[in-house]
Amino acid sequence: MPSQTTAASTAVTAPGATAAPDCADRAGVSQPPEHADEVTERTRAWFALHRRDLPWRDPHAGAWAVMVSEFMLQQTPVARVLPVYESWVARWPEPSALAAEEPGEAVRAWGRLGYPRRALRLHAAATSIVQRHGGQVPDDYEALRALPGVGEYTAAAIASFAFGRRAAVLDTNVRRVLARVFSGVEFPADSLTAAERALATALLPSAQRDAAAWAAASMELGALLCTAKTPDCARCPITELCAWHRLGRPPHDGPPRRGQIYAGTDRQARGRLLAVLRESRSPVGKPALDAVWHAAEQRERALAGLLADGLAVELRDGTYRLP
DNA sequence: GAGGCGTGGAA
DNA sequence: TTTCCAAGCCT
Repeated sequence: MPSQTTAASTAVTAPGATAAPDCADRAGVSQPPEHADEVTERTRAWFALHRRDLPWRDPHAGAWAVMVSEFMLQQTPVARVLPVYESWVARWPEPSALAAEEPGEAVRAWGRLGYPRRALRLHAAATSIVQRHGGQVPDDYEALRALPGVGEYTAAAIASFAFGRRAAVLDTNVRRVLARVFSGVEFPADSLTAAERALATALLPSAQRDAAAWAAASMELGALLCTAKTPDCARCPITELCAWHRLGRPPHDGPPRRGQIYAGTDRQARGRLLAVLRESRSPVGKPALDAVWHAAEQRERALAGLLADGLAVELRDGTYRLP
């Protein structure tokens, strides 16, 4: 997102608003903004009619399946996640099955989803679940948050989607929706602010069931209609309640976000090297790695990075393989 | 808190 | 073709 320091800070937050439980005593309790109930109710009604039938939303999918999907969906589009998700949960239907494998198997099964450290973290999380939670995905936010690879968003998402808990689920979609509806700006700030947490908490319906439905619905609204580039306001259930729409959809006015380059970067080099390891069942020699990236200095830096991250290991004979 | 970390589809 | 980016996390 482009930087926008005032994005959600202008949100309707009552005196001493906030949300995060850990600072509630300092900031007080926020009141929901005008039309909060209408926003959440209309969005939930729309969701009931238009929700995508994704496999991890199957009531029988289970918490582990939800957790796997959330890891895979971090920065990766649904369409690319689907096939990998299916084979993953079929092969490892519960945390203990994955934990019993070498971490390299997780990296291999991750395929080309990108950010392969997520595969390593999911494996580590499964191991932790076996060791500390009896093999069952924990059902409370704090325990989830303590797992490797589970940050604020993912912990709230699992708590809400898998266990129906009342949690403020603030992903990039929800943040964009809230920025537009309540702050009248096109995009939220670069990073999650206290004001956004306060707003999201104030919006949370009091009934657990409604809160969980709102979490899923607001994400879906951002993913399907209130998109970053071409929002479909004509089909949006809350256009009349949307500050950004009312203002004529003013474009983001902050400094433009620097587009991330990829070609020629260390990231691409790492990707090339790891692909060689992933696709080989046996350890590979240095020449095989040298062959896929010409620039020697960068190649060595990338390899060192993979080793440091635990995505690759060097054997005594100087060959390399997945961990 | 800014920056690093993959990938491939869509506009 | 180039640009932009898609349900973040960690240091």
